[in-house]
Amino acid sequence: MAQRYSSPPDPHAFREAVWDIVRSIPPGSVATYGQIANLVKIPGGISPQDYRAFAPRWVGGAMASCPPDVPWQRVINSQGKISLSGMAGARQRELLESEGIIFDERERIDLKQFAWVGPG
DNA sequence: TCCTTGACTCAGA
DNA sequence: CTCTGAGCCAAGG
Repeated sequence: MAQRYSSPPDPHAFREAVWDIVRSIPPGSVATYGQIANLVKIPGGISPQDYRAFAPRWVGGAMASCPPDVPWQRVINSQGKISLSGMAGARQRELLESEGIIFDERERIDLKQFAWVGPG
């Protein structure tokens, strides 16, 4: 639902940065919330430690409401699994499979094989 | 007003 | 590999 946890110093800028990174994930690859968070520049006024603890959830919050041109389906959790439930989760799996992503019998993606290597 | 519930990750066992 | 609990905060019942 509308859980915001603690918000980043500049929520707007943070979301923009997150969307920008997600847009650069190529089809057939996936990235974790933590990976995205790690690519966003740490906002001023927050310790790297706190950032690491909460940024992944901020990323989730950013994904909860993103522009139509953002491939939100390519963002999953650190376990290689979809964090959505119900129809949204089924939808995400459909989209990923249509890109060639393979799911485990445990509904899990092999990150060794499909994880995005980053912008570089 | 209290309790539950989240687009999360990490360290332990 | 799987299962717990901690860290944090806000909306809804």
